Parts: sequence; C-alpha cells; structure tokens
Amino acid sequence: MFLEQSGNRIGLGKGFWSMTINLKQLSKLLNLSPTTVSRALADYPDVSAKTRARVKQMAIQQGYQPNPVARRLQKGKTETIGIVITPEQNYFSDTFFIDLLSGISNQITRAGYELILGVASDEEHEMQSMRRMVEGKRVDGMILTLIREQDPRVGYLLDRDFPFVLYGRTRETRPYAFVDMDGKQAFEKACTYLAGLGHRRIALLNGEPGFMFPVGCREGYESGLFLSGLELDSDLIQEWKHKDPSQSSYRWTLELFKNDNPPTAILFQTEAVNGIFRGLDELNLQPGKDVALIGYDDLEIAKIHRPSLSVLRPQAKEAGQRVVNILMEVIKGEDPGKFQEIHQVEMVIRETSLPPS
Amino acid sequence: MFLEQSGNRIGLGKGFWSMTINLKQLSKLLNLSPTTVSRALADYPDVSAKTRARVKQMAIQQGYQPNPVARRLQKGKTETIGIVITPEQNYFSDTFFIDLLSGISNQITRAGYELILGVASDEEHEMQSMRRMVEGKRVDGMILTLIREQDPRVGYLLDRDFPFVLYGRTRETRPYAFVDMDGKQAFEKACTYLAGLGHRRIALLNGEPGFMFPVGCREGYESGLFLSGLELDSDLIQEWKHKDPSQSSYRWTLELFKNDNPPTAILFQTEAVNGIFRGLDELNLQPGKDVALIGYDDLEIAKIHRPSLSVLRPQAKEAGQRVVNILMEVIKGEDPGKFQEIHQVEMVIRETSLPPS
DNA sequence: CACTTTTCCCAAAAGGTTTTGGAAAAAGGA
DNA sequence: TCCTTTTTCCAAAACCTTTTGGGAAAAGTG
Repeated sequence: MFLEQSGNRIGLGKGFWSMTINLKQLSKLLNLSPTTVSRALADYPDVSAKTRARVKQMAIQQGYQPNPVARRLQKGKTETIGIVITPEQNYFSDTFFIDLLSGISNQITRAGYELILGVASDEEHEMQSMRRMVEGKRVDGMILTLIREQDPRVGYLLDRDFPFVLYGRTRETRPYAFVDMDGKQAFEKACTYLAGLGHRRIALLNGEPGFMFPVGCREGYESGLFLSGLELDSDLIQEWKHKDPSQSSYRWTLELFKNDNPPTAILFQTEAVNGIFRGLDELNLQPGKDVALIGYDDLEIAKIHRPSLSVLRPQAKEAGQRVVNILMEVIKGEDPGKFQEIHQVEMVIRETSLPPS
Repeated sequence: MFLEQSGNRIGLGKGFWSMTINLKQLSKLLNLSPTTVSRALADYPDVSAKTRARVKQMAIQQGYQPNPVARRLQKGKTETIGIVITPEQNYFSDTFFIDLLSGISNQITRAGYELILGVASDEEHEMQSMRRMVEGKRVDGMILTLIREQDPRVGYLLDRDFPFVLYGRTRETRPYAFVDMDGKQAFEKACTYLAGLGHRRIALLNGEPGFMFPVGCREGYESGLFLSGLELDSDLIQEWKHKDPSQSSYRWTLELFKNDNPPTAILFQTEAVNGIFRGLDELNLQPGKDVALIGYDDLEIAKIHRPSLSVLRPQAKEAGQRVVNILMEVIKGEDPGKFQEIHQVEMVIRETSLPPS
C-alpha cells in the first residue's frame, strides 16, 4: 500500500507561496466568489455588512494576505520605491543618513510599499543602478540623495516623466519635487550668532564642490557676514574632500593659522571635526576656548568630543518621511512642481561656541 | 473636427508600464507568437538560430525588458531578498556595515534579484518587519545580521523552513547556513602578538553582551592568554554598550588604570576608540606608547587617529557576496547545513601596537 | 515513396489578484 | 399586483509572463 504523502506544506505548489492560503481557497471556504471576497476585504460598498464581517474574520483566522506580486501585476504598479546610495562618494556619516533612511523606510512601509536599495561605487554605477530600476519597471518612483549641481539623474528622470523626489536641490529649470534643508539659513544663523558673540574672523570649511548643498552653505555664510557688518576674506574659505575628511581638514586647519590674522571661529561639516581637532591640538589651540566651532550635522562624534561640539542639526528623519509622502503624491499624478519644501535647521549650542577670548 | 490625441506615452495604459513595449507587442512586430519570442530570448534550443538572432536584435532595438512582476507571478518567485537593519541597536560603523551591504547588493543585482530594506528601531519592530516580508510573500529569502545569542528570528525562520543566511552565528542546534568572521582566531592572534611583544597585562573591552560575536572574541582572548602563558584577570575584562560607545569605554578606561597593576595593552571594538583615547588622554597616557591598542574592525576613525590604530580587519564585502551566493543555493533547495563558513580576519599593524615601554 | 525523426513554431493554460459589466434577488412604490 | 430601484453577488476579463503539450513542416532513413 502506498499512501500519497503531501509533505508538510499546504498545497506543495512551486515556490514558497504554497505556504499560505490564497484568494480562491479562501473564497471556497466561505462559499463566495473570489470577486466578493476581494471586494469585501477592500471595503467596497456593494457587499453587505454581514458578509463583509464574515469574510474579514475568516481572512484573519486563515492568515490570508493577498499575494503582492499578483496585485502588482493587476494594478499595474510595483508598489516599490527605489533608492541608490553611493557610500564611497561621501563619508557615510552614521546618524545623519541613517535617520533619513529610517524616515523613508517607515513611511514606505506604512503605505504598504517596499523600498529597494541599490549600492553603487561611483557616479556611473549609480546611474546604471537607477536605470535598471526605472527601465526594468522595478519601481514606481525614485528617491535621490547627495545631489550634484549638475545632476544627470534629474534630467534623465524628467525626460521620462518618471516620478521622483530629491533630498536636496540641483540646477534645473524644469519643475521637480524636492525636500531640502535650509543650509543657507542655517549658516547665516550660525554666522550671525558667532558675530554676536564678538567674533570678527569667521572661517568656513565648506562641503565638496560639485555637490549642491555647499552652495547654500556658502550663501548663508556670506549673508551672515554681511548682516553682521563683517568683510568676506577668501583666505578664510576652503572646500574639502569627502573622500578624505580628516586629512584635508587637518591640513587646512594648520594652513589657516599661518595667516597673520587667524580666525577665532570656524564653521564646517561635522564630518571634518576629527581633522580640525587634531590640527588645533597640534597648534596648541583649545577648541571652544581659543577657537569657536560650529559643525553642520549632529553626528555621534559631535557629542563624543570634549568639549562637545555645537552644531546645526537638520531633522533628517522628518525630511525622509516628507520625501516619501511627496513621492506618493507625485506617483498619483500630482504636479511635482507643487512640492518644493525647504526645512529649517535648528542650532544646538554646546561647548564650542564661546565668545572670543 | 476632433482628433483623438494619444499623449506622448506608448499605449497610455494604466501605470507607467505603458512606457515600454511588452512581449505581445514585440511578438507582433516580429510576426511570431509570444511563446517563440519568450523562448528565443531565454535561449531555448527549440527555436532556430536565425529567428533567435532576429528576436534578440529586435528586442534590443525596441528596448524590450520582460516585466519582472509578471515573470515573478508566473515563476512563483519574488526574485527578492530581504534584510532588516536596526541602526539604533548598534553604533552603525561607517565602513564596516556599508562594505557588507555593498557586497550583498552587488551580488544580488548580478543574480537579477532585488534587495529590499527594512529599517527597525528595536528588536520588536525588527521581527515585525521580517514577518511582513516573509508572511506577506514579499521575499524569497532573508539575510540576518547583528545576531544575538538567543535569536528568535532564527527559530522563526527555521520553523517555517524559510530560506535565510546569517552573517554571524547563534545558539541553535538545528542546522542553518551562515557566514561568520573568525573573531576567536582574530583575538587570539592579536593577543599572542601583543604577548610576543612583551605585554603581560592585556585588557579586553568586549562587545555588548547578548550578541553572539563577543563570545568568540572572548574565547580568542582567553585562548591567546593561555597560549602565551598569561593569567586571566577578570579585572581586565569589561563589556560595553553599543548605544553609548564613547561614554562606557571612557569610564571603563579610567577605571582600568586605578588598578594596582594596570594593563599595558587593550583589545577592543574599534567603535570604542574615541572613548579610550579620551580616557588615556585624561590619564596622561600616550596611546601606542604607554598603552598598546588593537581594535576590531578597520573603520575610518582607525586611520584618522594619531597615532593610527592597529586593527583586526574583517573582509566585509567578500562576506556579503558569500552570504548572497549561499542564500541563492538555499533558495534553490540545497541543504542549509552544508553552508557554514568562517572567514579569517587579518591583522593590520599600524602605530598603536608597540612593545611595552 | 513511405515512414520516422528532427526541427521549428504556437495555442492555451497557469500564476493570483482586481476590475468590469452585469444579473438575480430583495425592497420599495403605485 | 406590477414596475422600479436598491442591494448583493458573481462570471469573465485583464495584467504579462513562462511553461505545457502538442502539431506542422522539413529532414533523414530504408
């Protein structure tokens, strides 16, 4: 006698989908058509309250969840958002990007969507990874970060009328959706604050040229100087390389104090803090006491250093959530030009922003 | 007269899939059946070389790419791998995790799969995010990182016979697939190296208890001491908290040197380096000179500090690639127990591993 | 030539869902 | 009672691909 064994999975179909019940099986269990069950679960008004309740209860009891792949095929949507990160392009600062990603991920999950991640080593692979997502019909929309002044990704997506949202801005005349931090206002605030304390020589170590965000920072810095009646001195300004955060800031710090009239305060991206501290240490200057410091981004290292670093703190998590909400609207067909948000940046005063001694 | 306008998208169907040609349209263009076109593209032998060439050429010319959602439905696979990260659970060290992710992502793309990312704030949400992926039929397999000694995720997946691979190990008797770094061998090597230099008092600041990897580190440390004929002194061992990397290591460092017989060398997770340097600085001890230091993980900060930190360097990228390759095998139905890899960790000697002064 | 084998192609089914376009039954109105 | 409206349900189509199970034509064999 041979008994047909059926294994320990329901149905034993191909793949693992056989593990769970599907719509047809569920409808059979309820003596209803798949149509009615589907509509009951989606709260259509043309199914009676009684059967709706019955359906929902059974669905829960059986642990039914509609197969997302089948739904996507029918709906003509992937229910998926894509993002490509390029960790080697910038120093992937712990908390900041993770906060952004965290906000993005939470909101995407809430919408029942999926976040697919690409990791690229350079600009070329970044574009390649994005094209695979877009042209391969793998996503409904893209999120772009680390935006450059001239960013081919933006033109590419605009040409194709493909939904996307920038975290940041770029030089592009056509309307597009973005969420950006108000780097200008932030640096202006920091600059006038320091000037208000009595600082007259304020230096700026700005972000890497080519990217868009240092542009705003510079604008804010210059505007802050102007509002405080201070002169712009190009000797006090430098741009640094993400790739080499400590070396370039370290060298520049040494350079800076060879000046006849050295600064009493420095504004910079927090990633550069190690190099600056090291440079000051070598010059026997006390951070905070001899030279006031304010960093942009509230990273872990800001709180770790002694004295603790005063910072400008962009709210990355909130921004990430907004990016997703906006992207959902754009996917629905809303005009992207309507969604251009600039978020304020708060200043956190810690121990490195004292008046000049 | 009204002319029907058709917009600038081909087909104007719902969603954005209408932007590109599909199999039916392509087959019409070729005067072939969809079957033949599909099989030609998949290199089936039952389509003549001539038509295969013709099909492929036209496919390229038209930029045809099979709709992945439809293929997934037919194939009964999602062609997707899931991973859930919990950035707040540990200090997300820049290069290390990014390297792992980079290796994972590259290999997944190469296989034509997708990586979907969940970001969770704690263990509960981590489990929730994973269950959504697994029970929602959103992935074919899971990659698990940051493994705990007792890890409910592993039991959950084993119970369901769901494909997964661990980066790390856990306490579990049933066979499962993993790729792990040989933390034991690494710490043993570092310990015997320091002992070989003449150090007799070697301290260990180990990873956070509850996670699995500090277990191996401790074993290696103890074994290294034993092999070098040194005594184990529990005063020299401490566990620290990821959540608070600088504070706990800083305090412990101060504590450590109140000892009558203080250490001349310390082994630790590189994340803790800032706190240790700060502590040594406060005690007027020169890192590298007065106290030898070797960190586990070759993070950016290791190279930034002066003196630069000697480290144990796990090859995260390679490990990430192996994790994916193994997961693909497990998904195909291979026995997970066959895939248990322990990777060697190399030691990089820089400036903080001198003989005792 | 008659038969078998090989080559080359295709119609139809399947995968699981949602939506379309009714249809039957019940309720309401005269 | 008869007609209209509302309520409640469902069969079939559609989404796009791959696979199944042939079938017709061409080539090979005696």
